[in-house]
Amino acid sequence: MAAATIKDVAREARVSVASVSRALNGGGGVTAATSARIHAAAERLQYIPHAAARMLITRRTHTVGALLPDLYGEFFSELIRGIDLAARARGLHLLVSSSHGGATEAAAAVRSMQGRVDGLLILSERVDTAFLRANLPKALPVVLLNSAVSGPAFHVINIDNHGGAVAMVRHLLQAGHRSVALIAGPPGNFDASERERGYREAMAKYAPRAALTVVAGDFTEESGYRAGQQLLARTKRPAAVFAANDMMAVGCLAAFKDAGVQVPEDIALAGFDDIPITRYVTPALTTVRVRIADFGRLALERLADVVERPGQETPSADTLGFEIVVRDTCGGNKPEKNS
Amino acid sequence: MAAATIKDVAREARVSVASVSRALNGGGGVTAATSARIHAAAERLQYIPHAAARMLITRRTHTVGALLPDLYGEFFSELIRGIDLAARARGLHLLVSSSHGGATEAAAAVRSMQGRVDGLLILSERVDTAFLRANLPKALPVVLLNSAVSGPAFHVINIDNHGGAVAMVRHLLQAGHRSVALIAGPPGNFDASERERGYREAMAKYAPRAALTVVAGDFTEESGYRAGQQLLARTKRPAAVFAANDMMAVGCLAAFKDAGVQVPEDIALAGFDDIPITRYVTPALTTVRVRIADFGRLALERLADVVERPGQETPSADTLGFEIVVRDTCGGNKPEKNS
DNA sequence: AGTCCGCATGAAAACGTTTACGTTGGCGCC
DNA sequence: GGCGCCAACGTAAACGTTTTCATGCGGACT
Repeated sequence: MAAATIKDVAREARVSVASVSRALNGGGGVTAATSARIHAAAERLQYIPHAAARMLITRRTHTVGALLPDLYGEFFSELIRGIDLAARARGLHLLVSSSHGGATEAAAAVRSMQGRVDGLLILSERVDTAFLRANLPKALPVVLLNSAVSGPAFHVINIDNHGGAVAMVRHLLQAGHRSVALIAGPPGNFDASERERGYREAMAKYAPRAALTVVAGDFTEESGYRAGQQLLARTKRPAAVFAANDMMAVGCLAAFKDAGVQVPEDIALAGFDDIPITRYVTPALTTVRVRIADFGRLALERLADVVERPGQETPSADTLGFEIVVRDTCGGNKPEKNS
Repeated sequence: MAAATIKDVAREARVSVASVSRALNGGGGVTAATSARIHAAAERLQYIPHAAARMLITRRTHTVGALLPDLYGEFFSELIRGIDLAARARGLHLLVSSSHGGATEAAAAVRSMQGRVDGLLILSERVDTAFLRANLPKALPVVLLNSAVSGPAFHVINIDNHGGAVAMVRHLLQAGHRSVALIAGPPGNFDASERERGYREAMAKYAPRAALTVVAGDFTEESGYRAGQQLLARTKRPAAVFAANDMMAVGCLAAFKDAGVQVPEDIALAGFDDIPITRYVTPALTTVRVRIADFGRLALERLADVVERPGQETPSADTLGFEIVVRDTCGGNKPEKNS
């Protein structure tokens, strides 16, 4: 037996399909008696409305899509967790789609989500204003995460990369470290460049005569390890190292350990993100905490708002707060807050 | 302007909608010339077929759903990553739904996925045969992950909990440790009980006179920490500890460290799962590796197979292989393999 | 040269809903 | 007691596809 349709319920309850729809969807216009009869019939037949049919006529899918670059690593798993939590709280389904290498692939992903979602959460480096205009039906609500796109055209939610970097560098300097080196993120990456900007700004402000040291990295643990080796090879070792993300800091820590360099006695170290791993390495890593799950939750809630009253509100750009969490890889002890 | 429909394309190309459908879906029966004209028109109008309409008539959604208990922790993030990878490779969309506390909630989740998915991946303790029969339209393909449900009614893919536990306990014993204690998982949990069964069996076989020591845990880090304390408080400390999962092993390690007990010199330790964190704790954790991402990939591929030819194949029960990965928390050095 | 066949194309039904609109009936009011 | 009104309910259109079936046409075969 195929799944029961609304017609079956109507026949069973001896009413028309319209009444069934009304009774089940709550909008009045049905006697309590008939409504009860209809509900009973629906129950008996195990009736479940066909989602596709409803989408077609309603133009609402009750689903949001999330376009992510990759699902690897704790950052994204936390992010998606936050999104999922908020989505369920709102009664929305979540369609995920990850790993969009090139722009072509991303475009295909966007297109294939067409009509399956009420809105889109996008976190991707490849995506700029031009891309969005070209591939998005402009009616589709979108919220951009951590995106360089700033114009008033789209909703954007960013991590406070700049502020976090400034605060961390300042913290390291105030803890007594003379010089701070940066392990940078991948060139072209928005978060990476913002963090580097923060580093440079903080150095200029709080340690104007100290030398700037920047070694390359790409957010991976391996690149952090290599960067650590490079830093040790220098004639003048920095007193402290600020890695643009935690994974690189972890790699760097391993390089120091392998070289017999003590952290934090010989050299201080700090990261960015506060992924769970930071608590488990020894010594535990000082880092900039961004509440990743909250980040996802916030993004979804903004998107849901936009979906509910379309086009009303003017695009907003929010920035998420951060916290400096002091653990064991740096000298100081002074926790600092900012939101 | 609303999104272009197939009718718009038909008008633009001066053909009927039927021809447009044929040309775009490849089914043949269209002249090369008209097909080109249609494609050109579609391109010009930025035509994207409406997913819901297509689902309605086709009864295929090209989407699979994943029901997970929670998205927290590295196990699930790896799992979902594997699923997503395989789904994209197959051209399928992925609808995730997590955290189904009670059976009622799980039932609601299943029902709400009705008609939005072609098949379901389910990983949940609450779900047993009766539940499935009651809430699933029996036409819907399902693959159960790590489920106690064994009957020939459903497809099941399991981690080799039992085999992994046996191998690890054997390894610890053969490395020279006289006694092995177990930190158990939550009562009622399938994985936990299978691992415990493996522990008991291996102890009976390879160390028949050694005492069995089992302390309670619930798979969380905190419970591992408490279990570690309990073990140290005993008059007879075990020579080695086998935690039923990695997070508890990590917690236990912290308890030992806080008590000044050296690992592995004073006591050996091993976990289960091989989540990424195990590599970063010091000393690095010996554990049973299950390739979680592969687990997800495998599950999705089996589901996709079932979806493609419905009802044909008889339900299968697969078991995923494992590896003992020897790191620094146990004495021995002998890597061991099994698949 | 007439018939038939195959192929490109079009018309229309179907999928399962929601919803605008029309119809019925009962009831109050004058 | 007739008139109109409102609430309850039914009818049918619409959403955008795919697919079956009918139609026409040209060419090959007899």
